[in-house]
Amino acid sequence: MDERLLGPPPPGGGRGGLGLVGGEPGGPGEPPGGGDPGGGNGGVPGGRGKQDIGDILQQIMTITDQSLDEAQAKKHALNCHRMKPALFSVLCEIKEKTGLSIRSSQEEEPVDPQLMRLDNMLLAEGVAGPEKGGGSAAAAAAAAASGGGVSPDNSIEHSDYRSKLAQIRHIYHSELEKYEQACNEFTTHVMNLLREQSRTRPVAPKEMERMVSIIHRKFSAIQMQLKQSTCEAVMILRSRFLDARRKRRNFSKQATEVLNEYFYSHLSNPYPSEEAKEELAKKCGITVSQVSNWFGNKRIRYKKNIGKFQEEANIYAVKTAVSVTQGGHSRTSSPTPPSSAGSGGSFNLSGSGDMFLGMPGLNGDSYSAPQANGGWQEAVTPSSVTSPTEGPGSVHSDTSN
DNA sequence: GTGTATGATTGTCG
DNA sequence: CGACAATCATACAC
Repeated sequence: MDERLLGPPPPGGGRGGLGLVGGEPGGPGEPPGGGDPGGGNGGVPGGRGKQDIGDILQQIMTITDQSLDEAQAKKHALNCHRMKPALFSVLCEIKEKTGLSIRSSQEEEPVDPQLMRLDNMLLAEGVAGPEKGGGSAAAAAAAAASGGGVSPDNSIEHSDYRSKLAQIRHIYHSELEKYEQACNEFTTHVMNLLREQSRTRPVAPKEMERMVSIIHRKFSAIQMQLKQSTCEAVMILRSRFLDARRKRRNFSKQATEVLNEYFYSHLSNPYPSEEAKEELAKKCGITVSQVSNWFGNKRIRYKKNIGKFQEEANIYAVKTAVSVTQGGHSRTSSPTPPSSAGSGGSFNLSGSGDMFLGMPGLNGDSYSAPQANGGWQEAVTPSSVTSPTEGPGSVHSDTSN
């Protein structure tokens, strides 16, 4: 028991002192065999001792109601009181009895899974942990995850994102530091308090440890709140800055041009192969999945309203014709195209033409959607679109780029 | 402010 | 897994 106690051991030895009161007849809560067996008639006459203890207890009970100076004086008086060792022993005794319950109520502090999740997320987002370019890695990862953004213009958004993230990071760290400092200060304060109190009452080291761990737990609960709100902030930031759906940008005119050229020149089978998609993606400065999206949207919207796209189809058909013509072939049809974007000229893809209606096996140009293909041809009969003929040239010719 | 265009997402199907 | 169809959410033109 004694090793649990801190502070000055009662002069004269714990047990010796205890004997003074332990022998009090009818003393409630006396531990079986705890007191000095022969202490019943100790040196102090029963009545006098009783009153002394009563006085001391009374003083202790009222000490919190008094002013600081008054209390200080009382405390000093108590410390010097001749009965103090005895009182201390009694307290030790009581403490030992209640110690068990204290011991059982503490311990085991499993790592909170939620806290771990928060920590991991903050780490992944580049908010916690070592600075890695203000979380640019996270931004890039997020951008990649959202399937978007090779386009040059979102680098601006990313820098904006990064600066906002850095802001969050900064706030997070400064708050964290504040909490830690407050925690340390508070812990020190409580420890001092306990040390001070250990002069008048038994305070076990374990008890102090327990107090410290309680304080830490409380503060870590606060920290968890901070982490949680930081996570929320990051999520909001992310959804605002990196959700491609929110920040939709139309493709550049040239990119649309390229895609349309391919689409209309393969109108009978507008299903670019994987290689073709990559090629188109490269040409347009977009991702392959964006190319897929574009073709998906285009096919559906074309099929839904062919009439509306007729003009566009003609334009691109002519464009393709022109580009083929430049290659040496001559072909006349429909009104002259705006030709504003002669870009097609340098673009091999455009030369492929749409001639493999019904003979898919012949060229390398994919037949990637067998299920949709039949439906596509039945539903879509490009009436006025004049395919500029020629060559199963197709996409693959350009893969060297 | 409104209507349309358009890129992206979601759910379903084969 | 790719295509389709419906839908969402934003960009853009008026």
